[in-house]
Amino acid sequence: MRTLTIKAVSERTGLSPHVIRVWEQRYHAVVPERTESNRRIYTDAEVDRLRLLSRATQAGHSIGLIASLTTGELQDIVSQEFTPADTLNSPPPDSGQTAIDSIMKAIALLDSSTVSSELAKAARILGPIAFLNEIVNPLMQRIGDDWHNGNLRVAQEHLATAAVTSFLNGLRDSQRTTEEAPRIVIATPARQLHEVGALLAATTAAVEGWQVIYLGSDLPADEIAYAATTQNARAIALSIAFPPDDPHLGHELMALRRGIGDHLPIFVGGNAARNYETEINRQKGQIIDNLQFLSIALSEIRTKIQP
Amino acid sequence: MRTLTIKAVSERTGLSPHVIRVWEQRYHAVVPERTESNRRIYTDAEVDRLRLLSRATQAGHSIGLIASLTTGELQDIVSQEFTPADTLNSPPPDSGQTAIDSIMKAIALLDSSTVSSELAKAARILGPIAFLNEIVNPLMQRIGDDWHNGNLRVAQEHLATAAVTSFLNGLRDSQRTTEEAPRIVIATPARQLHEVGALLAATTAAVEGWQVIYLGSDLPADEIAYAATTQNARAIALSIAFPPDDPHLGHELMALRRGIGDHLPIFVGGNAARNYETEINRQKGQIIDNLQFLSIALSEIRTKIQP
DNA sequence: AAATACTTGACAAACAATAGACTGATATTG
DNA sequence: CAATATCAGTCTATTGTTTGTCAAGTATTT
Repeated sequence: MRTLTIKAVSERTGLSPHVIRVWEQRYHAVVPERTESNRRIYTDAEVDRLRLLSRATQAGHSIGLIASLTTGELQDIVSQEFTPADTLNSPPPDSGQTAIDSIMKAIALLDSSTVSSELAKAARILGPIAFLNEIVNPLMQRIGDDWHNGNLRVAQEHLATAAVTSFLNGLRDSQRTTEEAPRIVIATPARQLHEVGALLAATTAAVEGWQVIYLGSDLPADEIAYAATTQNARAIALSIAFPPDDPHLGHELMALRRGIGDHLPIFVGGNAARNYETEINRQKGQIIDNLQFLSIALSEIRTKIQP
Repeated sequence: MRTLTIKAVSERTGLSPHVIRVWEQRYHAVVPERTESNRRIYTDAEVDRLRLLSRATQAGHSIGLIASLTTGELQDIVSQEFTPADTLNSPPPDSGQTAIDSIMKAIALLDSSTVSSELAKAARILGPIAFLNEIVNPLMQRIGDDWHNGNLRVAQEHLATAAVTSFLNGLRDSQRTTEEAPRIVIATPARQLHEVGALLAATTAAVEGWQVIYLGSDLPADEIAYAATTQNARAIALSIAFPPDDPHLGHELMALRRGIGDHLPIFVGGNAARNYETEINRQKGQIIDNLQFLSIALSEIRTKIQP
């Protein structure tokens, strides 16, 4: 992995290519190797260092002073400023075990700090999108299954949910968006209490660069509509997880559609979404079986509107 | 790490750069090092000292008299000023009020990113303990009031709760604890769905250096007991916020006490805690009216056990 | 041909430093 | 009681520094 161009590094660090070059020229912050034709090529370690520098400067440390510090010292600074959850002493890598297995083990032991640090590690390694799809989603599935089978105590399920919720909140908040980014309202309809699905959708949308207006769980349709219209949202996403047969849900969807006009797309995901297929179709909602579909749908809307 | 600029210090302390300089010039309150080009650069310790000075002057101490005190003496002053008795009598000074006002404004606009950034700013200026007492607690109170009065829409209340929840989760996770720190189990009893109180307690405990085993809301007593006993917890904290007359709660408390033995302290806080005073007393629980009382109670346990 | 990169030099905005004056409170004192 | 002194914070003016951005011209990649 020593083939990253400056553009890729820029996208990964949030720094403009300009700034990356100037930091190199003025402070020797990161001095990458060059190709024969003199182009900069970066390693992952260098990207990490730039990310640390970027964060530290955002926290008010001046670049001219910190550029010469070692990467370890930078890590100290950044972990003091930001949530140290992702820089905590990483416990033994558990060779051979998958991330999910070791998370499940930590859940069984009610060891929430290991749960968070394992999540952070996985997120770091996989990047946010793969992390959501390959770790969080299957993990929540497995927790649900184990809970139904009686393999997991309520306390363990609660702790796991709390830890994952907290981590997803942090991940979502750490995504940076611009003022002009399109907005999406995300919630769980009235009587829907399980919010992890909505949180997954919120994080996905944030990763895609949307401004997320996250309203949590159990929200009446007219409130969702109010948020969407006043905020000029370009999309709405709902998560329906648990009761597979709520007779009110059709009415809620209808009220929502009535409140937002004909053209605002409504995405519906969650384990129980397929149970309400007819109601959703009637309101021109779109069922999302998979977070990747949400990503795709969102980026389509974005390119359609901003050509 | 000696790299903070005066602006960053200003943001962290709430003092204007002007004041910081003038305090240095006139009283040598904090004398930072300089760069080669004569710019001030601060350490975290100096920031802490300035924060203490700021709090002490807000409490009415004259800067000219306290500027020469040691940091330890300042700490004594500040912790004396902000004892529970004091904060009960005098509502939060306008330092907190303006922050709360601007947060409420952002909530009205459904602008969650401003809500989070204002929370972050306040937390940096006040430090975690004062932040919880003077911002988060009154803020949630006010949100609750406004919601009851109909001044706040459900969507706004939900968004605010989601933003605060997310922020508290992050704040809690960012507290460092050691492996040997005592553990506390925090949850909301069965049928208690509002978890903000529990989250406040969790954050407070984490700030006090405890290892928090946070189980979220709506947890049966035997599950709480299971977590407490298997994890060797030194305390349990419960939050009871909403139904002021749940007939089951007495049974839950009894089951909890039975499950954990006679000596493990149970703290009960939240808006509705006083409604269950007799049941709580019967199970040798202790009612906590105020986060500061929780801080005090926790540190007493700690010193008792580890002399 | 279009997109991406590289270097150099220049520039402007934001940020800091200093000195000194000003304002509005609170004491102090004749 | 009024005049004065002190204290604490604010403001201005001026100079200097830091930092991100831009432009122009050239080279490389796709």
